[in-house]
Amino acid sequence: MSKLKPAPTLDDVARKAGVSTATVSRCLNTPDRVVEATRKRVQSAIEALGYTPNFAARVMAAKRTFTIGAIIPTMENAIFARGLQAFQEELHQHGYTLLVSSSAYKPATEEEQIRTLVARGADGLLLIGHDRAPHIYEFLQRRDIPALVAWSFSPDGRLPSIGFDNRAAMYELAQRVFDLGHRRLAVISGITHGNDRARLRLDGVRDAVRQRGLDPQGLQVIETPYEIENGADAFARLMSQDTPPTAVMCGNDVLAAGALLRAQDMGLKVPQDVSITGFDDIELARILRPALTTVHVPHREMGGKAAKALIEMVEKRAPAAGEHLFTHIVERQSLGPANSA
Amino acid sequence: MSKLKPAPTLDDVARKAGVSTATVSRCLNTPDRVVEATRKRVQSAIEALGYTPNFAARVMAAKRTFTIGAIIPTMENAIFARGLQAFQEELHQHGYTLLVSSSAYKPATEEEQIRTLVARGADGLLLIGHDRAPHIYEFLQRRDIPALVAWSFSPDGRLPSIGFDNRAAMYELAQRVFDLGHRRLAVISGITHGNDRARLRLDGVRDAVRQRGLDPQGLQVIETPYEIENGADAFARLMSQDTPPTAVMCGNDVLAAGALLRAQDMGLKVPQDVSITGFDDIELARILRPALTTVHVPHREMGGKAAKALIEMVEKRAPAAGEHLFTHIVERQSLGPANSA
DNA sequence: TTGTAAGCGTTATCAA
DNA sequence: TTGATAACGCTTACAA
Repeated sequence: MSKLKPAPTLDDVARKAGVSTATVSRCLNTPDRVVEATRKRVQSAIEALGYTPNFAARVMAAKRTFTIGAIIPTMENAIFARGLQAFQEELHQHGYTLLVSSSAYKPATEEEQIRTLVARGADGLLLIGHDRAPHIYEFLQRRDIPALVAWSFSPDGRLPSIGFDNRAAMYELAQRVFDLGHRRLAVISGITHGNDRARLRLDGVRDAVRQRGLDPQGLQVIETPYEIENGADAFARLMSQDTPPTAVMCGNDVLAAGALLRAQDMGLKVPQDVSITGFDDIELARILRPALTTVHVPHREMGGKAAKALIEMVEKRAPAAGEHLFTHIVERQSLGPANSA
Repeated sequence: MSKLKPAPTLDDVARKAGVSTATVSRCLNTPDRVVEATRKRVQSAIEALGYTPNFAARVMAAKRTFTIGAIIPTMENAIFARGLQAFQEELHQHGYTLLVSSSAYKPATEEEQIRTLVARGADGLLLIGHDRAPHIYEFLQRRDIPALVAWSFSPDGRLPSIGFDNRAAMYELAQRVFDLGHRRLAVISGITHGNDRARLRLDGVRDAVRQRGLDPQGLQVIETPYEIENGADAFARLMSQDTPPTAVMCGNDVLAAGALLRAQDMGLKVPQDVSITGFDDIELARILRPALTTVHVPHREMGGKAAKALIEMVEKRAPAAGEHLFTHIVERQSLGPANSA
């Protein structure tokens, strides 16, 4: 049996430096309340012992963790990674640590993760989108945990949000599609259940359809999880009909990439034979040929601002004002005029 | 001012159920040591109060966090996401929680993350690759923190590892390239500094070059961070020379995707004009046209086994035996015979 | 099967 | 400026 090597404690440091534990604690947390000489002595004791504060003990005593939790739908899609990166950088600047977990787009999993993070003492929570069971909001409220929603702005959500208007963004893109003469549109959407971003994007298309005096019932929609292959398969299904659409609007760039690549396989020229649009403007959108016409989302800006707002909520214990960020259409080559045939 | 609502404690539950705190604790941790009737009473008290155990307090008392930390190079690349998903699922099954952070491929950041995770009481650590400063290994050893390396198997690393032989895998693929008649190879590699996976893959190609009696000095290599666009740019540089390579081997699929897409832009037919290979076999590899010939890595198997091994290390306090996983070449269309021209 | 009570390593209040 | 000391909420011998 190897001997156990318990980590050195505040007490060890205090003894070695010939001071009380309170003084050591002060050296760590409010160094300006300790005289130079003492501080130095403590400092070297800390280094000699290789002391690191025990996180759990600190949390218990201070009732603060300096930890922010974030629950994202998936780690497998770069969309969230980028925004979260900015989020975490900003947190780090303010001395906070980020705890991430992913819900795999499952509401039940998300709820479990929320409880876990709260039990672990997260000082605040970042959530994606507004769609979740009311009792979760009540739980958060009862526990008095500051929480903020990102990726979807809504002035009247239960929680303040920093994000963009998914519906308006997609509406604008659909208008552009109509302007180019398209009339037979189809949508490859993400799963809308429990996902307001997906639902609102779809609603945006429907708004435009109605606005043009067309029948929203006539709009073909395939819902499928956000994976390249699913986009490809949905596209194939759409295009193998008697009167295929002239434009396929996709719920995000991943789905659109699948559609685009499958179009190649099917010998369809984009945008001559069919137009394809995406959403998010990830790296892939720029590199595909034809490059993807899509909606640019300010992921990094969103992450950074979300961090600032959440820290504000945590430290001031005040509800944050939400913030409406703007998206814009990036016109590239995958969207063209409708084939007049 | 709103009234503070402190979270209910074990004590609250005990009082409400008319038992001692010890009994409530047992209901939570060793339910079989409590009689049915009592357990039920406690259970409903817990529900009525909406009690959740305080993590920090539990950690302090039990000296276990049931938390495993993992530090990966990046969240922005799906390669790690998939393996980590399996890792986390397996951990979850055993009641452990995963704490992930990313180092952005920076050794200094990785070290900081390791210290943070240890301070937070991680029961064990998953690290990617073997390349790191010796004092980090010493720190881990002093603190007696079980740690395991994944994504790179090496029988004589400082830490046990579960992964594959990056060098042998790439060697095998290079041999296949040579078998197809290629003689002018080039490599688009990831940055090798501090990244043994990247370095070993490159070494694998060099081994094959030497084995064929060719001069390894003659092998053209571009090192660049793993991003689609970097792959594209490196490819363009490679192909705009007087005597361009007939085959470009890429350090991973992301780089290869960039190369492939740029080839299209340049009007080069793959594999007729130039062959391209990848590494990892991510989703994108299958969907690209031509589909990518690459090395399949058992990410999910690796994640699952790493979790099992690490839990074993944590619970038995015994060093785990590493495990050598196997990769295999997936032949698709991006690699063809050398153009005899 | 259940209860009592002693820690666990900090922070923070109050005195000195 | 520093030192005692009481929390913090839980687990776990040990006792009953």
